[in-house]
Amino acid sequence: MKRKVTLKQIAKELDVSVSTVSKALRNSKEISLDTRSKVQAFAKLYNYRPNNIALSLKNKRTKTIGVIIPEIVHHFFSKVISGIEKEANNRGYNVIIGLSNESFDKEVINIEMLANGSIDGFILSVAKETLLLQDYHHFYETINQGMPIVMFDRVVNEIACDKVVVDDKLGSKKAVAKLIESGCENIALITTKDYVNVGKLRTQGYLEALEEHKIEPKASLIIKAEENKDKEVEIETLEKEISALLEKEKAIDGIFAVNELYAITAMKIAINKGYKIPEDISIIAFTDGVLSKHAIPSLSTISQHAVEMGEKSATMLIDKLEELTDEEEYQTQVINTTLIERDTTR
Amino acid sequence: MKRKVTLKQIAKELDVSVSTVSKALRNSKEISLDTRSKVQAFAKLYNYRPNNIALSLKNKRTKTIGVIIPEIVHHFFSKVISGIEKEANNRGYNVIIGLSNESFDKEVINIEMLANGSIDGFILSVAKETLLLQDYHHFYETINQGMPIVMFDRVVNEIACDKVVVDDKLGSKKAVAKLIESGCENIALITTKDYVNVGKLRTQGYLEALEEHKIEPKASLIIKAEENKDKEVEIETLEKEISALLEKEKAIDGIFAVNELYAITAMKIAINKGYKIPEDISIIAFTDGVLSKHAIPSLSTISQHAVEMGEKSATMLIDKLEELTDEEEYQTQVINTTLIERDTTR
DNA sequence: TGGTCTTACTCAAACGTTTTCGTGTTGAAA
DNA sequence: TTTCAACACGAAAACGTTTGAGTAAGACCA
Repeated sequence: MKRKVTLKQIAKELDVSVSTVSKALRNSKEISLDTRSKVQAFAKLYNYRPNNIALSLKNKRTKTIGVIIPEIVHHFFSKVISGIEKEANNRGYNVIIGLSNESFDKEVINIEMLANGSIDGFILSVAKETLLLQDYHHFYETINQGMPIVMFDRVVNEIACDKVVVDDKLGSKKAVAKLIESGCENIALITTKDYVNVGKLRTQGYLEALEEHKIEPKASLIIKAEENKDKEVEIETLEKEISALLEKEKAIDGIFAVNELYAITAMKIAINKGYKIPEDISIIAFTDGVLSKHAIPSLSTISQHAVEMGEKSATMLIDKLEELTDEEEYQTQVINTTLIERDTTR
Repeated sequence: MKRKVTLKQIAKELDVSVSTVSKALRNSKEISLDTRSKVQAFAKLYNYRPNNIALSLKNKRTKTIGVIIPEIVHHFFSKVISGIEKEANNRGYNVIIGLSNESFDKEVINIEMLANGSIDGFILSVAKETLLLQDYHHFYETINQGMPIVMFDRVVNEIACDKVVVDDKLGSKKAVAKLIESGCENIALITTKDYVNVGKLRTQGYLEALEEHKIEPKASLIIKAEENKDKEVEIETLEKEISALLEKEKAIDGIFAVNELYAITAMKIAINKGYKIPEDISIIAFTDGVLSKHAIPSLSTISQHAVEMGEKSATMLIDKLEELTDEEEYQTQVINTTLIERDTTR
């Protein structure tokens, strides 16, 4: 087992100084051609690679970015990561991942763990618990230490940093408009409680679309699902609510759900009750993932372009790190949504 | 903006030496109680945290592990990562991610990028292209430099390192046995070409199960799908093959597919052709993911316990790093599979 | 008074780099 | 012969930390 070779070892072996070796390897004209080629040959032979840690310490930059997300077993987040990774790699950066599991404490710990020199900046999506507690001290501290943050999707408006978001309201509006234009008149909405920001915005989009088409919104057509750590329980509860809704509101001919799973759940129940999709009821979901694509029938969705979000986030962060953008100037990039028409719409 | 405070700054401020500060913070009895409390108070006030990079350089360990996987937008891999992350975090390690995108070159680049001091060891699942080329020099070099590797799922047998695998053969056998025992007599197999190791093993399990139940395997019931970078194309081609198969082999009453997507595809076609699931045809898929769980009807699957794989991999790697296990001794852990019966089996 | 012990510190090296500033040796121009 | 630039290299500092060795001052004992 041959351990990694260092400048010092090469220097000793070739009977020159460390500085000479370093300069020779960087092809400095300070060093004679003769020595240069000797050193380079030796380095190649022993497969010399500069030690990243030493470089990081010297340069005060790690060329690594930290990503903190609520969960990774999640189509949207893993797509965002793949976008981040792609852009980061292109620009010579590594990506280090921390999972908050939607927990405030884990988010804080992860940030503190990484903020002590391990990384140059953060890309993150805020945990639900943090949004609920509204305790953002860890973000402020990080930014105060001069470490840039880019927030994506779940952002905190009051924090001064770069942000990448999707236009949730407009996306929902597009979806509901599509339903209306294809003939739906009684459109149910399956959303989350209002404290989840994206749920709230998507609900607003729904309402605006109705308004623009002169349709009176009916509170009885709206289900606000209670989120639960235990997804099984959450979905079971929701199933009962949807079932009751379909029993009571026979006129429903369209459903807009704020995520795939809610949409699939609704579709399952509707099919069980004998409705034909999309003839009797059309369905659109926010968030495009594997579930929608491969459901039977396949779900029409609003795509959030997660990969693009990741790429944009990485671009913004790295631009800031490399001082290509003004340090004190923060932007919010809005990523477009796209309606993907599949088999649950007419 | 107050930058991170260092030992040197504290020392200067308090007019003592750097070593005194360092020792005071670690509560060394070498330092007077008086000085200790003064230093500690100051450090707390200025929120001093030791610089990880400097520590890494000094200690020659980064407390970070590198994970290289073929893709991240993939239920199985993201679950494994969540397992790795959980265990790693519990033991004070960070996780840095590299994606190979199934490409040999990207795998090599990622490994080289991380092997130069950024991490203490690797957990990885080999890219398909690497398996095809059978070029493993990058693994050998890494191991040779004294950096431990744990391979999971897609492993290379000839390389001496720790491994974590699922018993693909046994898992398939369980699935096919279940189909036979519930009355299926003509079971189709949808698998991949043999060069994909897991595809091959799962095919073997299918054959063994048939043999043990005295059923003559028929080559005409087996589809070996050609993998394609473009999943759309791959699935379209497969659809045609499955369609043709169902037309030709009317007796088929069971289908075993080596992954979710193949199973879902087969189910879609069967339903379209008017078969009732599971009454006319039972279906089981290898790999348990969201698709299976939320398909309509929900798919019976063989679960691979991905989170457990991740945890085990991390445990093995960290144990080796912390010299809790013999450096020269390598184990292969086999993770059990479980049959999850849902609505596509009787 | 001289010696030893304890206390409470400081020094310096080390981890692996890069880079600035010196410095000794040539060779050539004046 | 002197002067000076060019050349080729080395020494040392710096990044932030830890730690063994060294040291000054005072206390204690004989």
